[in-house]
Amino acid sequence: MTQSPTAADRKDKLTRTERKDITRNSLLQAALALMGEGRSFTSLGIREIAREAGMVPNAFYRHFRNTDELGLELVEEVGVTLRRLLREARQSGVTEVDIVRRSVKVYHQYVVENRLLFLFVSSERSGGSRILRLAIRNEVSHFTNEMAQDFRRLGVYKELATANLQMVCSLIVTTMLAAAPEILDLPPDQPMLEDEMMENFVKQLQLVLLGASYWKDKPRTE
Amino acid sequence: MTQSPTAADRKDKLTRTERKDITRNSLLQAALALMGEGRSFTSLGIREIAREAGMVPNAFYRHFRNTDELGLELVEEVGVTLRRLLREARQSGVTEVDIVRRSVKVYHQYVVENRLLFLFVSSERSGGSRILRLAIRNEVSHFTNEMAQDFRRLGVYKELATANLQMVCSLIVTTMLAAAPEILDLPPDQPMLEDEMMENFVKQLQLVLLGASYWKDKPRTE
DNA sequence: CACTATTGTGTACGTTTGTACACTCACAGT
DNA sequence: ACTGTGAGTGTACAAACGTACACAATAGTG
Repeated sequence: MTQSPTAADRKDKLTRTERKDITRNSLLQAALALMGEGRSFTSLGIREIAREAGMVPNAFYRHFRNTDELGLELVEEVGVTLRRLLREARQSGVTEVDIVRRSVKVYHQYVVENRLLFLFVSSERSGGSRILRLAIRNEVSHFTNEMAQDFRRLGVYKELATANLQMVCSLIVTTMLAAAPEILDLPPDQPMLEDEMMENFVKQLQLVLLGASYWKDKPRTE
Repeated sequence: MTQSPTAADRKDKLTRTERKDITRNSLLQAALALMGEGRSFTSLGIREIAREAGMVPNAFYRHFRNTDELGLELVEEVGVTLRRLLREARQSGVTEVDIVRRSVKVYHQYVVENRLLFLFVSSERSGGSRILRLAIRNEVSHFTNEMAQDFRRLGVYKELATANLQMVCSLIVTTMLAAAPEILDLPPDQPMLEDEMMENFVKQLQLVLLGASYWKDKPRTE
């Protein structure tokens, strides 16, 4: 079947699909790089991206039908990665404060290490293309659900009705997403400002959780 | 000096600056209208806006140097109005729950009545133009400060250190801003969904305030 | 080994864009 | 009443855009 040409056999000779993946990735990276220079994704053109990737405009079509399709791939990547990372962070936490600190750390690290990716998501979340907006909202919703599910699994906030647990998680996610642009816009050589900002971020999350722990579902309206 | 031609004298004959203001406004409205059709502000062109406003491309330059300058005017308008409205809402509240309900109502009303304006702000807050992004962030910060100031004036959360009060207000503003896109994307003929969403929104704010009321500043680190 | 499918190139065309320049015309201050 | 200023028009042009089409090179398949 497809097992025949092992990587050892054809050392530097790359297989066709590998080559395709490389150029495909270079297109994705090119788009991100352009956004890093202050451009908005919506304003990027096929020619521009292809040029940045060092290829002729038409080559773009071999990989994506249009720029939106490229954007969807970026959204998917960040969604999958981030969900995995934060689920892991929630796997083995002891106290809830512990989980918050760990999650914040992982999140912060991911954001700074993939700043261009996150810049893209932050920008397109309320940005130009309707398709991308919906895709991101979907990803966020998915993320929120997993968080609520983990809270249930960990047995915290047992007394909260499911709808209200969802409400709390949605607030947490909102807070996380709002923190991202502040993280990204920080001058990179100011560790004190960064610490201060992160401390603020942690405090906000703890405040939400504190509120959640005191929240009493009113059975009156149900 | 300039007092001579009263409005009574020249009934329908508009003065020069009035006419200018009208066309200027038609440009602003044209830009908003285009965004209402799904376009992103960054992708709008001078020609496009002028065409939508029913004028020749070059006339644009009589009012704005470029599209960013037009955007700044929109940002200013929404900032000024929204600050005024919510300060008023906080003027005569009795309990804090009262203030929250009143503020949410005023906010919601403003958002739906100026949907295009708010769509613009939501979209450009993390969007393309750096200049607009900074302007909006500035406006948000101004807004947050006024809220903290009002909380102090009302005498609620006295025990909170100023920095933490700021942190709480920032969280509230974040939550409000995050609610806007959900308000705007709602199908306009679903009053039940709208009520549900608004209730959720109010709950989130109350959760934050609940957390704030239980928050204990730790004197250890200060 | 010959054939085919697919990746990437080159050229080309019709649109749209930002902006420059020279105009017209009406209002405003002298 | 005269004149200058400024809002809006018309024309023009170089640049960039999306995309169509034909072609070149080469990896995978029979």
